[in-house]
Amino acid sequence: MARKTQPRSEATRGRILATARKQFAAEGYDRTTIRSVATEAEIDPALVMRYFGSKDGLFAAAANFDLHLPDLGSVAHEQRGLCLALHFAKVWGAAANTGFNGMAILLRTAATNEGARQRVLDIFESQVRPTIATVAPDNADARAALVSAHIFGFAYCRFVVQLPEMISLSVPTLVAQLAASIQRSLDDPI
Amino acid sequence: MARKTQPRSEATRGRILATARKQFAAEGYDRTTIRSVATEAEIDPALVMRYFGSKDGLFAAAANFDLHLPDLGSVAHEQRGLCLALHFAKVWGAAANTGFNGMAILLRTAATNEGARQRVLDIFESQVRPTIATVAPDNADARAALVSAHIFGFAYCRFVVQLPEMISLSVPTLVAQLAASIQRSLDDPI
DNA sequence: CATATTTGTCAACATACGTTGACTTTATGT
DNA sequence: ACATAAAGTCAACGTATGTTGACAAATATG
Repeated sequence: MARKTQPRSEATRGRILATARKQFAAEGYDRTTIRSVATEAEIDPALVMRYFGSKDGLFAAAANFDLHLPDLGSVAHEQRGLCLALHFAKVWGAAANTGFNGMAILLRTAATNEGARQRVLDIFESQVRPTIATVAPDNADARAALVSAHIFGFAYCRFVVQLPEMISLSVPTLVAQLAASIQRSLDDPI
Repeated sequence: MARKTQPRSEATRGRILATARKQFAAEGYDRTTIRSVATEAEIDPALVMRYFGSKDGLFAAAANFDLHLPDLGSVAHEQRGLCLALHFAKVWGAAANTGFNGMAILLRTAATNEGARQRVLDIFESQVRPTIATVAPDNADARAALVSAHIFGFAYCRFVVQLPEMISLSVPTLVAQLAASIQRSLDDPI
């Protein structure tokens, strides 16, 4: 028979995962420790091991999410850059409220952890490249890489370096600039 | 009286510094250890302390370099994006030979180390912003941040993620794409 | 109520790190 | 050749980390 409510452990597991995501995004892989997560989640370090097996297991769970990229096939050619820019602006805005910033997790951890880097490569192959391929006139692989570079560059300056000049850009300005860069990478001859 | 040759210590110090730069660029701050640098440089860990005081001192020396940005004032308006793109393509190409990739050091260490992040902010303020300010029609600060985002984005995909689709771009293609992105950020209304 | 399962805690392990101070070797100056 | 300073080595410290296994508390089940 099915359970009426989730087992108590699910709440704890969720709290550990949320704390881990917060710390991975803010501190990267090495400086996020099983102990620091356990302390902030107010449980014992051994519990983290029980729920996620190892630190790598915890990271795998923390980095397992979807970009939810929009379907560009149903968007007018000249609006696709804007569509992608709006999408990321929305996600990044939500991150400020929910405390879950997947992009920051990837940027920070991929810089020093091989598994995290592979995760980024995997996300590119399985999510970014197919999305761009459906609408790229040619050189789909190269265009997907160029679009990724734009998104990573903006995110790196905002979330990692926290460049004041980038953070203080208004959302419409950021969207317009990112959209124009992406659109050019989709349209221009290569 | 002046020395005829450098003291022996300068050779050792240089070898330590070169090894540290290589490891900081490849592994980031935390995974580059005094011991790993000492092992690769074939000396004792205590010597690193003697020459650089601490790990932070070693990093400060490793991250102390100049971008050697070109003077954009003497470049035609519509060639400035290309000029910057060519400059970074040259530097990055040289990095493959000399083993010193300052951009990779900054990208990897700033992701997890506060001192490194401050170093990036400092380089932006003292080198990037003034260079852009001399030629930006308006919104110089914002344009400098946008140009930085382009450069960081390309570099992050190439050196950190090592995205095959980005690495396999021909140098002329990479230059053309980076140049177009930068030029647009310099010219377009904000 | 008694028992079994789930959930959580505690103490310890092996290992790796930055750093230190005493020591030894090598080169220099007279 | 001998004293002195520079260059390099060695062993140890305190601390932090991932991980483990034994144990205690809480909850569900008969």
